[in-house]
Amino acid sequence: MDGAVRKEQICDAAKRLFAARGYHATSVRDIAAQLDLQGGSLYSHIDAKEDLLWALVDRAADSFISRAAAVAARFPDPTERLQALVRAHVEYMASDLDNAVVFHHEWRFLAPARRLAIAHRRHEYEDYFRQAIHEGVSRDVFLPQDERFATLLVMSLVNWFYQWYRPDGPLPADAIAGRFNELILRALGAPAPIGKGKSI
Amino acid sequence: MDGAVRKEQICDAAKRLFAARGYHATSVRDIAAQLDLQGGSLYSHIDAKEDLLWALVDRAADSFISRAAAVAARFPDPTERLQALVRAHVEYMASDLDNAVVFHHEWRFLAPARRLAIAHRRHEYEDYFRQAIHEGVSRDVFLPQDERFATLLVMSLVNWFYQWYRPDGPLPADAIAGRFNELILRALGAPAPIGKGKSI
DNA sequence: CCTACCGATCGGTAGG
DNA sequence: CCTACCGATCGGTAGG
Repeated sequence: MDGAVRKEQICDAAKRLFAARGYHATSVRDIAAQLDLQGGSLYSHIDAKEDLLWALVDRAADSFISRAAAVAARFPDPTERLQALVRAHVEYMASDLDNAVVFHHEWRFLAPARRLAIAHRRHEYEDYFRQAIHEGVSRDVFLPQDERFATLLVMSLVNWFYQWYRPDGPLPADAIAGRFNELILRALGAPAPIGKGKSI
Repeated sequence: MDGAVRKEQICDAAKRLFAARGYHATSVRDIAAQLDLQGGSLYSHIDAKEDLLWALVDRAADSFISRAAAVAARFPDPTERLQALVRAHVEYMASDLDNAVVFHHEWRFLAPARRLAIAHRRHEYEDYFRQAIHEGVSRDVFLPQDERFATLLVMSLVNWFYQWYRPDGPLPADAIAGRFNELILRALGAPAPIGKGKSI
């Protein structure tokens, strides 16, 4: 079996356990047991337990940012861009909920340098939302009473998603994103996209 | 020194450390050290480390629910009630941010029976918000496209608060609650409370 | 409330 | 990848 494949299996097991129990309540032996290995055997594939957490958090940050960058490049219109950002966020979270949970809950257990790097990436990611909202305000398509709180509303809505979303729930992720966008556009004082046909 | 006082000091130390590092990354010796005690000495005041977590989470749940009950009793009008619920939530979180952080981040490390009890209390608490919104919809003062998502928006906004709020930030908690309420009423399709003077 | 300790488990390593 | 182990630390207890 390929070494890279094995490493991916280890990351997957760590992801499940970190999401379910948290980083500190998961031992390397717990992770190894998921692959029918002894605890020490993991260390032919990894250097430290924290590297597994880093791999997961780093990957989530990459996914969020690269999707946002693609959306920003594709949609010049602020309304369409904001809606697509929300949709991309929700759909990524839904597609890899465990990774999203680890990203939001466990990143603070990274060593300081890595924690700082994630804080910066998180800020960079939020900038895509801030920027879309700011442009909408500049063009008078969004009329929030407070631009900063408008951004906070959007981030609260999409970030809290992982707390209640269940894959076997009644609504698929894209329908949830649609509902989110209706609420967001209303809160922003934008015309609701009723009768516009399928939204982005 | 009174035993109850000492126990409160232990809870306070646990609260700070659980909020900063998380439950599993905090040892009983860490807590004891905050009070210049030896690790074992804590056990003249407590029976188990988990009891400290329970005390904090239980107290937060009580605070949320008792404040919501008082608000519900005081404000029959759904709009006023919803605004007051938001305000009470934000002000409690701001007044004891560490406890709010422990409540949201660490409750899942409780043993199953206690975890279940908290899940029920959480649901009971959200019912105050759901009910206020439902009554507003019944009376046509709220016109959301989806009542369930309207509630989700409110809960997302107020629950995510602890993630970014800093006591030394530019806005006091009651001003933040005011901004939240403006956004919420807009998202609900209610008339914005502009020119109504001080809101609740 | 301290000293001294319990058995269990932790992340990680050596040697094969 | 396993066996066997390292020192450190965990939550908790006994006895004073």
